[in-house]
Amino acid sequence: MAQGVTTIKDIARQLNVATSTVSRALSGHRSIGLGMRLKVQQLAQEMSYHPNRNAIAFKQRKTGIIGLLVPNLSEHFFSEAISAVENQAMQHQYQVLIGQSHDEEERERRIIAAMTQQRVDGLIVSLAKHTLHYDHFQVLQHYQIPVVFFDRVPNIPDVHKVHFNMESGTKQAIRFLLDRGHRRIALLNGPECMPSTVERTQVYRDCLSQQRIKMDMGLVASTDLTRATTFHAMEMLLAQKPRPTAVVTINDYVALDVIEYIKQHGLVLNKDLTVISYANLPITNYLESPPLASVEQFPYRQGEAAAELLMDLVLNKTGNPVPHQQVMIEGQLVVHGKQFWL
Amino acid sequence: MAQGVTTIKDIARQLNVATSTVSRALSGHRSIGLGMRLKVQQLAQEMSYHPNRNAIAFKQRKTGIIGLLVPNLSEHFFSEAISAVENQAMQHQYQVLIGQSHDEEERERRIIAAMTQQRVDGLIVSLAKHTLHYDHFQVLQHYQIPVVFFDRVPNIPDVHKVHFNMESGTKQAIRFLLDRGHRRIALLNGPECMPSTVERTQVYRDCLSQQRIKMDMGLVASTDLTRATTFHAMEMLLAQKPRPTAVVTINDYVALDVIEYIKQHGLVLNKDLTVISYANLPITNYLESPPLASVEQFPYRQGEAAAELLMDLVLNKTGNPVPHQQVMIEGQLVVHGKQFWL
DNA sequence: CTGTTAGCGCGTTCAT
DNA sequence: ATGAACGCGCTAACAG
Repeated sequence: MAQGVTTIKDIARQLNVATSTVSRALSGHRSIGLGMRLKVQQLAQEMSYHPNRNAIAFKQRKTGIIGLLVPNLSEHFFSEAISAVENQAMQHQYQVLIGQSHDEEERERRIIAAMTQQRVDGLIVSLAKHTLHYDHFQVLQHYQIPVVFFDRVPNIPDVHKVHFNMESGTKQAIRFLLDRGHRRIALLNGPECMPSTVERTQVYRDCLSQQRIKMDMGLVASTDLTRATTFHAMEMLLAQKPRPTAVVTINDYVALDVIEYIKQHGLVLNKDLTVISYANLPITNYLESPPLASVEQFPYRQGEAAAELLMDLVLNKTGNPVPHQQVMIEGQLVVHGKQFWL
Repeated sequence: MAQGVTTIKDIARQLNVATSTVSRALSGHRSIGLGMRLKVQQLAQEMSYHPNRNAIAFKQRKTGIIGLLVPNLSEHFFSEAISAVENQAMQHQYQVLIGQSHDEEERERRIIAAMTQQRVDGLIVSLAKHTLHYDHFQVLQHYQIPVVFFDRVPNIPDVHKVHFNMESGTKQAIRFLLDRGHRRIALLNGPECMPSTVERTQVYRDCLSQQRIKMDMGLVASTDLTRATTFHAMEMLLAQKPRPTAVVTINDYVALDVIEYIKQHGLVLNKDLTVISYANLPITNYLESPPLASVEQFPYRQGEAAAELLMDLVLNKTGNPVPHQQVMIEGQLVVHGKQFWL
């Protein structure tokens, strides 16, 4: 027993029975006598037998593993989602293999290849921020590995996806500002290659035109989420005449940079310039200078929904192809505590 | 090609060679002719062949996977560490399987069993907060799966562990307070079953006695990290005569609760009661009411060190047993921005 | 340089 | 109610 790890063969030999008997006894096959079943189970326990799931996976062509590919494991938004995915997977006796692309397409490609070779039963993906071509996802189709995109989803049809409802979320933010009298509302958006960026601008445009406000493209800027480009964009936005009185930023990280910029330039936050962002940090309640409000995006729910959908696909025993699903998670505008300037 | 997934057998058949030739050609075995190698590699590409790592793992008894078990995937401290582990693993062509115990010993047990059955090549573990018995780790030894404990480590010898240097970290905090004249310093510690709790108290005691200050056990309290018990502990601490002028809390979550308690009771933070904590949130720089200082614990470095150590063990080809390592990560006291009351 | 063969651990026929 | 035999995809002897 010390020369290696216990297998059903070892148990069979000890008991002078066939391996198939052991196999059946362990999996509770009804054709095995009670006495035999008990003997086998007890010996298995004693020899601390743990079935080799690897061998089983190999034979059954089911690994019991799903993959999870996100840009960055340490970002709060994603780590919440990951937690949800793990919880959901565990309920189905599944395990989760992780990978982070660091927003590099090349790394994304390598991880997808690795997941494929590992033969994961399914994959949840949030795209790298500049991913434009989806050809590296072809392999997954070839290997019949179902994919659920989540949060950062591709703008192509015929894929399963779970994402934030940009339309209702953005409407809440813009209308909130309009209701408070703002007419010069700036939009500090993300990289233009991201579908969500395009949609955010679209909704912004619609909200304004509904109020018969003509859209000023000088009030729309992009950042690649780095501080430098955010500062640059702010410079541009604040140079517009008349100056915007509010700005909607793509996320909390950018909002923090914007707030920093505002302070550096002697402006008063939420008085001279009101800031609203899309929440992806857990901190807004404790901030010294928070945005006036944030659109909560419920990362846990998103991860949960993605995992539920994926598990449905993975466990789908009918073999019938499942129509492509698109789940939208509703955002919710949260107004933060201290509102000195209202 | 549509009836399934490409295997070396398919490639071999197409080329009228043996599977072993294909296998060798693909793995760059030198005994294969250049022409053959190229032909094989090209065809593999065309058939979008991806080696079945599952089958390889099965044969080689090496999965190329390491497990990572932490209490909670979404806590900032752990998600930083996870990111480090994934980065480190990827450099070695390894993948990471995750599990969260939610601080429940039973769940911890189940995940360890699952990891064992998956035959991970190694495991990084941060213990559930009340785990006292380590018998569920025995299996790993039986299966020769190396384990590196990290952050929440067991207080037994003969294990590999990476953790924060409690002694130097705590000394920095206490001495900082002593230097500023505090003599009634409270300690709001964690559950007493955690080794780090015991050590923290020990260091606290030593620092005080070095200054010839007699230790008052009324100034030491425990919390199980929930708000309720934290409040309860605070009540007790503030009832002491004379009242403490400073409190060292086990982490930022508890510190936030303490700060909340202070406000509710009409005290002025860092004036009536100075708060220092051990950092595990990324937010202290942005807080409206931050602790006066935090002992930074560098979760990324801890995860990195744990992964490096584990990879050493996993890749250790000598077969010689490696002596048990204990890596300590030095903390660093960080004093926060606004210090009105100094 | 390349082919043949065996076997990793397991579930699953097909026998008995 | 149990046993014998097979094969999943791949690598590694061993043979030429």
